[in-house]
Amino acid sequence: MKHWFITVDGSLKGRWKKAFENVGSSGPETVLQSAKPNDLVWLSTTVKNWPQLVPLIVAEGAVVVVLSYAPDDREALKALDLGARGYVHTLAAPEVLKQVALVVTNQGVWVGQELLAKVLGGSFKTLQQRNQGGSFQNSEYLSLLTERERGVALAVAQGATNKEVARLLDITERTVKAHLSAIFKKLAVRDRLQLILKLAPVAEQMSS
Amino acid sequence: MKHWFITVDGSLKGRWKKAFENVGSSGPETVLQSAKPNDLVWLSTTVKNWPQLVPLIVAEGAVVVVLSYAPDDREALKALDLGARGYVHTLAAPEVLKQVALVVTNQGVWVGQELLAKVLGGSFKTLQQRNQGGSFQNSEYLSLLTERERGVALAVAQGATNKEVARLLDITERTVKAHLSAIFKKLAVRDRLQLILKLAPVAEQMSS
DNA sequence: CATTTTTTTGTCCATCGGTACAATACTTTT
DNA sequence: AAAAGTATTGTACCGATGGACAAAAAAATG
Repeated sequence: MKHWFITVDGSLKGRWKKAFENVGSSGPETVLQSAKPNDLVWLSTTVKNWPQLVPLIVAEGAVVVVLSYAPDDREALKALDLGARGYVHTLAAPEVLKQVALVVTNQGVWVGQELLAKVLGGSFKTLQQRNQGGSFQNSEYLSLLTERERGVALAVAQGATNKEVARLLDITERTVKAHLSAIFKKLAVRDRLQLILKLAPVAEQMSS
Repeated sequence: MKHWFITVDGSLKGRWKKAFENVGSSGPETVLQSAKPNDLVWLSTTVKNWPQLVPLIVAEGAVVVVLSYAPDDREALKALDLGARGYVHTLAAPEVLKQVALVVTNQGVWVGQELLAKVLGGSFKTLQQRNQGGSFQNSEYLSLLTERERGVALAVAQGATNKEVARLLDITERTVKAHLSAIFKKLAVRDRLQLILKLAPVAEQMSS
């Protein structure tokens, strides 16, 4: 596994050499071509088009951690949403960087503790309120379905594939299709896309 | 370091033995007495009083990961809020379990990327709405796209098929696919289903 | 116990969706 | 003028999707 380092300020490379062995610093183009799956790419927000770069690098199979001199909630969210697995201060200590690398290369997600604490402290209530708020407009649709069908419908409304639903409910893919056919008929929709749109508000509340 | 495993369904123990060496399955009381600092306790939500157990186990110095058959935002936040360091599907593959263990025992938090992004987005939206007008969150996604891509994305967000989009924009189906591939890459989604979910609020605004 | 509903699974097949290779023409930027 | 980005279309391939026939076991209802 190799570390890549994209920034406009080469002076930072020294910090990374202290923390890691295989450090390859260079421009975005080089990294995009050279980065292999499971490599770790550290991308600075001082690079102007970093939002475009993240999905591209992720598409190569590499893991992306976004670096910022001025950590910001909005920016962190954006980074994670685009596929980054971490968001950390550019000048974080080498020990921290090692920790981040360990976590993100193992499918984990790294965000600052302040952000996490803020989220845990603040959003729990708002999520709950949301869930109680509007979950009745669509219950009329869901009430048309059987217990099992409801489970399938909600899973599909999250964007899950038949295979994923099958794994989740521990049934065969064929059975998922059977339930789906029944659901389509009952709710008078032609496919899973229309189903999502019909249940969209519900899906937004649940999500997983 | 030892793994502890609390559930009401003993049939799952086999899964854990595949993933880990030192597995100690048993009742809550035994674990509470036997668990040592830095041990890892896997706690299933099928245990009726799991919310009460989490703080108690954490107080012993052990790391807690909560297992759920039906992952859910509220439940995940509740678990983390009570002191759990991870929240994962009960039937996750052994490799995943190993990674979860690695992350949480290294001061990391495991919640899954999509969930985290969604949670952050949820709390963030409410914070932002005070300062700014409405949902610029999605126009921000759309601003990453070109003019033509935006048109395709919005059409697909209505649930249109490729053929329908082609008719609508008077281009071939092949071209629609080309634009879609670009869209998927830029917005870091795997297919049109996830795209719909990402642009759902926008679609809602348009149809209303 | 008989009937109905629900849940489950099977094979076959046509269509859709998405990617992997392309290539060409037009526009914008440098 | 050269380079880069955008829009367009082509063929081929493969996995996902949904319907058309099924059938059978389990659960609920009478």
